[in-house]
Amino acid sequence: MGRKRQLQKQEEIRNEILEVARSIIAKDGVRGLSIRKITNAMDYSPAIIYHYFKDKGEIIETLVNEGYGRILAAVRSVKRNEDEPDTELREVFTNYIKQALAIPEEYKAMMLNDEGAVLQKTALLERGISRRSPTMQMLCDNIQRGIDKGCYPPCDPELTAQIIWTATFGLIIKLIIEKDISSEQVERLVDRHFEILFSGIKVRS
Amino acid sequence: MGRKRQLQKQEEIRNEILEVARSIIAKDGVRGLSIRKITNAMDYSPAIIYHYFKDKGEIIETLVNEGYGRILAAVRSVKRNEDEPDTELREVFTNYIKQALAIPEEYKAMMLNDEGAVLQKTALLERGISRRSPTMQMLCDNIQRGIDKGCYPPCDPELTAQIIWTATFGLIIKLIIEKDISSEQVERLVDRHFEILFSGIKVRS
DNA sequence: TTGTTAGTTAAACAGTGTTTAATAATTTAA
DNA sequence: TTAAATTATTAAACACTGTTTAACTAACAA
Repeated sequence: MGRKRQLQKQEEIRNEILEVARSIIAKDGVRGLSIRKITNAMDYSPAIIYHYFKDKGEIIETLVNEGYGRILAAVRSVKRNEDEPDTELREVFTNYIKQALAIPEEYKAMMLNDEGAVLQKTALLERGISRRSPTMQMLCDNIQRGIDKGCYPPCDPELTAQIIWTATFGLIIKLIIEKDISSEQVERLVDRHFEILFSGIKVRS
Repeated sequence: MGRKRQLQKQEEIRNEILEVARSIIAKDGVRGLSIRKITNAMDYSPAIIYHYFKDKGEIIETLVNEGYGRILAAVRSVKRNEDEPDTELREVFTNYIKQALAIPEEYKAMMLNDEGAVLQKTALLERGISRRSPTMQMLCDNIQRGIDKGCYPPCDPELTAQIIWTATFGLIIKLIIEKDISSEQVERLVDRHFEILFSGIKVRS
């Protein structure tokens, strides 16, 4: 077996670990993930993990970053709407919610430090503490365009973006935690959520 | 030692356990709470816990219920304002935020099932699954009064209450998790939060 | 004093993440 | 092909977790 084959095999096992971890998280949540659950499912010894990952946290971190990527891709897939930045903004958040609800356990881990407060901090530090996240940057740009186009009255775009974001975040977490909500009720909640928020930012105070 | 003294002594130890647990949670969060941490601080053996509580979950549940009580008291302390139900509503949420930020770790545990998804469900089941919580009942009544007084256009009070609540919940969790925010920034966020939400629900669509 | 009860604990069990040292497998070098 | 070196894998242990069992001690009542 040559060098390349070897590295490929390594990658395969690493990916298998991640795949098994993903399925466990989907079933039992991030809290339900354990090294031994992973290795039992793979017919390996627990110690094998530490050949492919620094520790359990690195596995979770990898999946969390995957989640960030998915959500970023979802919001970036919204095509620019020069004439109606407010419509665009709503589409961005609609996609955001949709994607978050598609990976509920990962989303919780991403946002709530579900396994230790380390993750988010290190992630932030790596990107430079107080720099805006790509998603937040998008939102701010969009809101600024909305102001320029006269969709909203003048305001601090970052402050407004943060409020819409935290509000939407709250709704999503509620929808995830309260599992037994009908899809009709979800739609009602999301609609009213946007109705209130978008009316709110359009009011001239 | 008489019977009453004996029961009193029992209560004292129970309360000491809770007190120690509270201080550990304040420092290390609900996740950082462990039976052995409690009993070491009290110079007892770990097994003692199970004479005063069914299990660790019951300790957390007790503190979580305490948190519910505090928050309910805080929102109930707002005096009824017949003429301006919207001002009253804002005061209710202001108090809610203030109290939640006073017990951040407990609030997280209350809302996010920080230690197993059991807590919230059993708590809900005990009160009858789909009955409104006391706080939610307050909000709905208030909003209905606001509609009657002409503060807001007609709407589903429960739906609107849920949206304001989830939005505020999202803001609070963000404020708790991102520990290093100045109090000025907190104030700015809370102000803009209410500005958007209250403008939003007053808009006639 | 005896018997009963309540309070308390040592020890163990099953589970967690992780490390160490030894072993098995495989690739490289001679 | 054989020997050396590297890599992959694991068994076993450590230090934690929550919890249970059986034993023990202390205090009370008869």
